[in-house]
Amino acid sequence: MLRDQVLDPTHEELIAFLDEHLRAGRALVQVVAECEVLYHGRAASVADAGDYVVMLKADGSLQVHGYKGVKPVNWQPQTDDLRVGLEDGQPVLLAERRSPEELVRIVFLETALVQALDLREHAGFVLMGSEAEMQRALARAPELIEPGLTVLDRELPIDVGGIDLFARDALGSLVVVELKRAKATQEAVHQLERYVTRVRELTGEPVRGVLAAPTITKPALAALGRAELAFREVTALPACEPATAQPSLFEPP
Amino acid sequence: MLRDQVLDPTHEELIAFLDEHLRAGRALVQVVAECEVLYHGRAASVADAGDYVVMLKADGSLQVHGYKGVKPVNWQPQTDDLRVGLEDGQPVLLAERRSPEELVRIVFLETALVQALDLREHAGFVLMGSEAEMQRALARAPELIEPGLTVLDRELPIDVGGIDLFARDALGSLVVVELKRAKATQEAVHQLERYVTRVRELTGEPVRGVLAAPTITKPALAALGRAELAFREVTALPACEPATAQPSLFEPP
DNA sequence: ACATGAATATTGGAT
DNA sequence: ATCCAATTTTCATGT
Repeated sequence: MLRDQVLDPTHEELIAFLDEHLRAGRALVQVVAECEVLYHGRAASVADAGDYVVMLKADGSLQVHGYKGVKPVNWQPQTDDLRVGLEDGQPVLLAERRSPEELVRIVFLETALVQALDLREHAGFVLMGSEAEMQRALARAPELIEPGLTVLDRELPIDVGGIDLFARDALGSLVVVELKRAKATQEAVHQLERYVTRVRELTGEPVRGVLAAPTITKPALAALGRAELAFREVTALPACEPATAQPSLFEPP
Repeated sequence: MLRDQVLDPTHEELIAFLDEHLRAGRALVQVVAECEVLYHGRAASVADAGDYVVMLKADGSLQVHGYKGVKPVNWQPQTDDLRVGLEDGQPVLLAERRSPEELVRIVFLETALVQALDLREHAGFVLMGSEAEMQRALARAPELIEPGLTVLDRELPIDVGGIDLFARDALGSLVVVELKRAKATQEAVHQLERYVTRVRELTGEPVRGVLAAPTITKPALAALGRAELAFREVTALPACEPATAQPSLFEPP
């Protein structure tokens, strides 16, 4: 998996290494170095000299990680052009992207480590508890929202946006359901309000609005009341014990 | 900067390494290995055996990177508890977080590399072109939005959200300005609509709404017209040549 | 290519 | 702790 590595490379070694393994493609290249990072594109930023981990993946994505946080200090989701060169005797990496026009420029002041890794592509990733899954589940079992509900449509696009679930209740009234997989905020309430108002205008029928989410913020609940809309508690993930509940097999050293 | 590294560690060596360098704190630890990753918390996910780079930062954040993309396959912004142990003879890392209750579980099947890095904290990061900066600039020079405009408030919180810029125009009418640092979408139009409607209710005065952004999508412009709101072109970053315009110093090898 | 909206969003700021 | 809104959001998806 480790294809190649150089510790404390000289400027020339670093450039040669990057040149070889970036050109080859296929490899994930990491540089651990003191460097300066400059970004210019959708915004602009400058990072003074500091220690960073630069990660270049085979798909052309680039990220510069500092000592904290999940989010990189600088990044580029895609690069169309990667160049390595010398500037004032310092190795410089230019990562360019067209559309949008963006540039990340990294000057390596002192490099501790450069390595090329072979990460085979992997498959088999499953995510549970997305809003999409929640929507499917509720479309199949609308009684979880309220008894007697009949789902007419999912992801129904109208001019002011898309309605998550469009339904008719036991008494024949139209119902607009807005789903949130996490805590619902005021924004969700306003979204629902907009749909309900528009559907009333379009159909001339009485329309009820339901916000379905696991929880709701206090201000959002207040706004919901004012707008005469309803909240319904619905969880994205069925409650169950997390994987930690298998202590028998786990032995700390 | 490279504190310690072991290539092709045995299970025992890996556990000992993690135990030492995670306990010590301060270090950024990376494991390159074939592993299985399991997540359970706000959602749930399973990643089958595959090659990944696991990054554990000193602040307790964890991320698992695959062969592509800026976004990790699995992550945890914060961990309150990190444990390493053996399960069925396999090294396992448990990263737990309270509030929200979350768990990432990584089983290392075959480890190619484990390393501990010393990344000194860095200062000196400057970002230009944020919405906050745009707001400051426009508050100082409101004529960039329209002549005769007087800014009354910035980030004015009303019950349905925060108004970016609240102003009065040359004729004495109230103006609500919604700013976007990038292309404005329908969502921004709805936001503005919400504020304008609410301010009209609260004041009883006529209120104009202006969406200020560098560009706007076609559907958003249409929605803006229907709602009788205005668009004003304003750029977040002053136009200038990107750093690439210094070819004289750059010599590709 | 453009537009839309979700996300285990993350992160920072205000209350 | 809670809530809200920006983000170089990224990313998948539909048109």
